[in-house]
Amino acid sequence: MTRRPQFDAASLCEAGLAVVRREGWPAVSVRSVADELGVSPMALYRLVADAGELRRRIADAAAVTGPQPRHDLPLPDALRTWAVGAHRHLVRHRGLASFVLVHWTELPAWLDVVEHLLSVAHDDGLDGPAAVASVNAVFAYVLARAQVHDALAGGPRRQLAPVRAEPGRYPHVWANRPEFARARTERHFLVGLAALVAGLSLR
Amino acid sequence: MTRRPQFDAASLCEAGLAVVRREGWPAVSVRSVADELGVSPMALYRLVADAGELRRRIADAAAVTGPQPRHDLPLPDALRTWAVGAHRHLVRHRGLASFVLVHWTELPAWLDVVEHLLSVAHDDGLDGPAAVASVNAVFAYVLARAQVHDALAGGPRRQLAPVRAEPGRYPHVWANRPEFARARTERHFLVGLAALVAGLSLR
DNA sequence: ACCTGAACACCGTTCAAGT
DNA sequence: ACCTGAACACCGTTCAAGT
Repeated sequence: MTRRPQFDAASLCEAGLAVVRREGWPAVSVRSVADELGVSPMALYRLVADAGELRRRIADAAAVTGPQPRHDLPLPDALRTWAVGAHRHLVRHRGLASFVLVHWTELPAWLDVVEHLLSVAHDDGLDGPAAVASVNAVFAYVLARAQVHDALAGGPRRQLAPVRAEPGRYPHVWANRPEFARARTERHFLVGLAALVAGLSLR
Repeated sequence: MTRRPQFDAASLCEAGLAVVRREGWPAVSVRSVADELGVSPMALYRLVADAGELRRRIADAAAVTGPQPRHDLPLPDALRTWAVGAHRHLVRHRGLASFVLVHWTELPAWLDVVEHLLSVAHDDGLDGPAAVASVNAVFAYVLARAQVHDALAGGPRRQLAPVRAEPGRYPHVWANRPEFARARTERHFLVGLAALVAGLSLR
């Protein structure tokens, strides 16, 4: 009497990503994903060794549904285009960027992204340490800005609370406080991205 | 019979930072900090409302012991010098960067750092959106690279495990694998930092 | 005023049992 | 082969009690 499994690796990741989109990355746990699948927590251990592997599988699945670097553009454009798309994709999965930046060296699909970025650099005549330095800088920058965006997700209620409580201590932040609103982070992301890519002096 | 407290806010933060340096940021909990102080977990609730506030207080204390932006340098040099010092300080507190990048808008001492960076920009003739964009970009970049450094702390054992398991899937990463070693991250951090600051075209 | 200890709702995980 | 349920060691937190 061998029943077929109620769920496979793909539905496990789907369930996990559903939890992320609805409640954010910190809500991902063995129990919450099991609930999403409608099984008991222990059933997940058929496919993963522990909670860490569960999280890695879900974070990796997010890379598969995200944008891949394009090979039909010159390196600076390929970097910028991927960066904008990846940023958009990451902020749809609140809190994910924080996990990915710490664990990308263990995540196959995120390593695919790095591989493709290096490949574009290679096709463009850039190689070795310079290529790795450039790709790593853009990769880290994108993940970092997604985290900042996540940080501003709490709404203006408790945002910059210390500054609103004590404006005199932070005169420049206070004077520029509209610039720290969440709506401006996309623009600042693009300004910094343009600066970074330009500064890398590719071609 | 009013005893004086066994510990104050300063010793609470000291104990917390001791835990971070010894075991890393994820080890910080109400119970681990209470153990470090030699009191029961509930004793901490005299000074903090909950575990979130405890973590914010400890993360904030780390900014106080770290470098402050210098006002005696031109803006590009001030940014670079602060970035290098902050990066060094962050990697001594494994895992801290990840928390700070998500919570800096609620951390008074980290907001002081942003305030000082904006102040240097102002003294240098840069102001408004351009100043905020530049400061935020450098801030996010430094925190991101510290996280990457933290990510490589596990030793080469499980580093890039998917690449070592399947080299043919990642030809460019494989060919450049020495560049992904932890020892190279400091150099790549500096390359990206120089590019970012140069690209911001300050002055 | 300050601290402790028991208790409860979570979490990850082991293990024995069920089909 | 696949899944469940009880149980245990954690964590944050409430509450009543102790000095």
